[in-house]
Amino acid sequence: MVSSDPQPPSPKQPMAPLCSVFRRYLKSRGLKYTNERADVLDAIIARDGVFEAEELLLELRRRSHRVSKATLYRTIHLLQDAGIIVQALFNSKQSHFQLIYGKQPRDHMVCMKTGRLIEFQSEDLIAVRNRICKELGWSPVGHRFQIYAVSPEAEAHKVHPAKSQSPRTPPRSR
Amino acid sequence: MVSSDPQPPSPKQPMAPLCSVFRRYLKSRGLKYTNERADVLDAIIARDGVFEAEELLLELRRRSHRVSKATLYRTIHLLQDAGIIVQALFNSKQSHFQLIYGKQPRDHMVCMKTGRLIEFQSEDLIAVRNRICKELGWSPVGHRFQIYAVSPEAEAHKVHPAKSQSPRTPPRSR
DNA sequence: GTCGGTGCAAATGCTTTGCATTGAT
DNA sequence: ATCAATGCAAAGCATTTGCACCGAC
Repeated sequence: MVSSDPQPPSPKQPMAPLCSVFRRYLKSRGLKYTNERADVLDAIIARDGVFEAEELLLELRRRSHRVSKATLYRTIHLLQDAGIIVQALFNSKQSHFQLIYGKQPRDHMVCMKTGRLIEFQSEDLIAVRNRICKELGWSPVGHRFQIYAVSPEAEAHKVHPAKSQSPRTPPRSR
Repeated sequence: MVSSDPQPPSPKQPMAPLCSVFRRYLKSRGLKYTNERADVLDAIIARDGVFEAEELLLELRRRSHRVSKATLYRTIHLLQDAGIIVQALFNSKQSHFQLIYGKQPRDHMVCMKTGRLIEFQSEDLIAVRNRICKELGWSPVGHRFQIYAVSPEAEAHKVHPAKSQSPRTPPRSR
C-alpha cells in the first residue's frame, strides 16, 4: 500500500510545534533561538517538502526576512542535528533537504523525462528494509530510497524534454 | 532473500567484456578508445565496487598510469553515458560511482558508527519498487536505496568512532 | 562584560572548462 | 590536414570559515 497524497499537514495530531522542538534543542546546547533561526524554520515549514538552500533564501527574501547565506547554512546544520530536517541528495551539485520531524519517512520518485518529483511512503518498503537488516545482522536506523521512473504524463504525451525543470541526475547523467 | 556476498565476478557468464562495450559506445559516437580511457576503465574494474574520483586517481598512479584529473572526470562522464557506471551519492562533498554494467542493481548499507559499507541485493526490494510504481502509474527505470544502520561489530564492541573511515553522512550530519 | 550570533568577504575543495599542444587516421 | 583527446591552469559553484561588530542576559 502506497500513499503519495500531500496528506493533511497534521491538522489533528497534537504534535509539539516544530519551533518549540527547535527551541528546546537549542537551549539544551546553550544556544539561542534568534529571529534569523526562527525565520529559517518558518520558511522550511512553509515549503513543507524537499528544498535546497538557494530556494530557502528566495523564500526568505519574499517574506522580506533578511538572513545571510552563512546564517542559513549554519541554521540548516543545527536543524539537522536537532533531527528536524535531513539531507536528501538527489544530485551532486547541491544538497537537498527535507522536513522530517514528526513525519513518516518519505521516499521519492523522480520523473526522468520531466523532472517531476513526488513523495510517497510505503510500509512494505520499511518491512523489506527491516528484513534485510535482520538477515545481515545489522540494526536499522534510517534509509534513503529514490525511484527513477517515467511519470504517466510524460509517458502519455511524449512530453518534450523539460524546459524549466531540469531532470534530476539519475542512473546516468551528463 | 538477501545476498551480500562479494559474488564471483561473473567467472562463467559469457558477458561481453566491459572494454568492448565501452569501445563500441565510443565508436557509435565517433569518439576514440584511447589509452587513458582504457586505463581508467581498468582501474574501475579492479576496484569493482563503489569508488570516488580521487581514489581512482591514486589507483591509476599506483599502476603508474598517468591520467590527468580533467581526463579522469571526462572519462567518468562517458562511462556514465555508456551505462557502465552510475553515480551513487552518499554524501554531498564528493560523488561516488559504481560499476553496474551487467550486474544486478546493488544497494548499500552504511554503518553509522564505523562507516563500513556493504553492498547487497534484494529481489523483494525490486518487487516493492515495481509495485509502488504500478500503483502510482509510473514506469520504473532504476532506483537508489541506502540503508543507514549499525553493523554487528559496532553494536557488539562498542567500537570507537571510526578513525580513518569517516562515517557517511546520513539522517543527520555535521 | 561575556558569549554566542550575524553578515561580509575570503577561503575551500570538488568538478568543469578554455586553450594550446599532441596524436591518430 | 582534420578532428578529437590530453594536460595544465584557471574558472565555477555550493558550502564553509575568519573576523569584526552586535545584542541579550
